[in-house]
Amino acid sequence: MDLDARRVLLVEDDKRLSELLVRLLTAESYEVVSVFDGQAGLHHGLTGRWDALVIDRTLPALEGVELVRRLRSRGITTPMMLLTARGTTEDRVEGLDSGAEDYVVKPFDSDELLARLRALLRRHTDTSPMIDLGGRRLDVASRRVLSPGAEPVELSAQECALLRVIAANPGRVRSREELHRRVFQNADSPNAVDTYVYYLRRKLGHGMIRTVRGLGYRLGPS
Amino acid sequence: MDLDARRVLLVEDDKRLSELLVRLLTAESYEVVSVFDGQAGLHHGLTGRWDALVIDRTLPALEGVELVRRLRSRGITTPMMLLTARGTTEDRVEGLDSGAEDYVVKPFDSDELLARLRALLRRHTDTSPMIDLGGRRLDVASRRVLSPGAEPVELSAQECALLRVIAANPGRVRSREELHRRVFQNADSPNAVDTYVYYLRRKLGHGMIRTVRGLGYRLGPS
DNA sequence: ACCAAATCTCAGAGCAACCTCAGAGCGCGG
DNA sequence: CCGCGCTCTGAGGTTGCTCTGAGATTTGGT
Repeated sequence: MDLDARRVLLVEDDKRLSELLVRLLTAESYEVVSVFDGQAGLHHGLTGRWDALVIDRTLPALEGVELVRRLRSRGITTPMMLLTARGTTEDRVEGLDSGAEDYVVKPFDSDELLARLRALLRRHTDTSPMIDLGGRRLDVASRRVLSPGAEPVELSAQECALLRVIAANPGRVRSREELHRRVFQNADSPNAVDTYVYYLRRKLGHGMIRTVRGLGYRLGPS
Repeated sequence: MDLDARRVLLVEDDKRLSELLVRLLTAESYEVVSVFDGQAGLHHGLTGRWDALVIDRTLPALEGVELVRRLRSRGITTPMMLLTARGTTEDRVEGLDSGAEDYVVKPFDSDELLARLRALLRRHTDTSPMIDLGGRRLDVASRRVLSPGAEPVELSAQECALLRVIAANPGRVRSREELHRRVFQNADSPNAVDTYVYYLRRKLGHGMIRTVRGLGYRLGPS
């Protein structure tokens, strides 16, 4: 399997159309995962790592527009494309206002869809938010830490959120209380911060996050 | 009007909530100026003198998160607090990543908001950015001594506290008794001061703290 | 030079802060 | 229903900080 492949999440309940799209995208050497309802789309969108989402507008369990809205409201910045049978101006406006980058009306031309997808990916990678970690970079959108000449490291949602806060101001010490309040608001145990620092260190090595005893953590080493 | 009052800029478009907050803050003897959209917030934030900003997240003219971001990008370091109806982890992370110090979810408890505001102001004013050591600098917040062209030296809590007192007035001699009283309150042995001077010299070299026999210690060669 | 007082040096006990990790709970997909 | 990954909990084990005390070294006075 191509490690460099673009990962596309397809949310489409029409099995025939879904299969067609999977074949089309796979032939263009995208790596496609296909789910069939809005809830599954929400879960994968929140937890998986994606370069783009292709979402049908009419879906069981959770509407396409609503799915886009919820993903956006949870901070997901991955580019999303809506597919729809309806094509009125109002539909388009509503679809795009929900946060989708593009809007394709069925029946669509395969080449056009592929072109739009390429445009989406191109636009996005230009503006992909990267946080500097001193030598390495945190790609918040795909929740990966990229090191020159090494495999990317994938982070869970909480790991990423914690690292984001710590990395926001390199050198500044963040107290456990602050980190807990910002990232683990609905956790009871203040130990959650410690545990996730431990997870991050296990994945990224011990030089990345340094402890300042009695105060908190900061981004190392400098 | 109290000249010592803390000046707070409130940016909140909901007139009822705004008035409530103004009353709440004024009762705590803050000096409050209230504006009702993001553009006005931007203007006042850039031109006025403030001890803290309290900003609603959903605002006409300019979003709260974007307002924070723009103020930060123009070099405004005043502590800022975001108010929001939404409360997911991703929201919080986004809000705080924009540069806000704290994030309060509506509906909020008045006392909690006041407590957080106090914490904000305390933190900000306590953060004495850097103490001059004559060539080097002591960063109290991260407990490090920074030297031009050298690795930072990390200090323990007591080491930092001791150096802070000695460095407060360069050249002035501090007696063991004073240092012991201010830093080693609950230590029985008066030797603790000597020991920590020894630790500091071991980390920072012997030129930094000088002994004045019979009197105490003072900073630097001078 | 010699002595006594002041100061320095450092090993180690005690302890709180911190790290580590197994596992329970949960939501989801197979 | 089971397995899987993510999240959070709680219980040790470990580390590093703090302070003590005692011997070594320096200082200033005679």
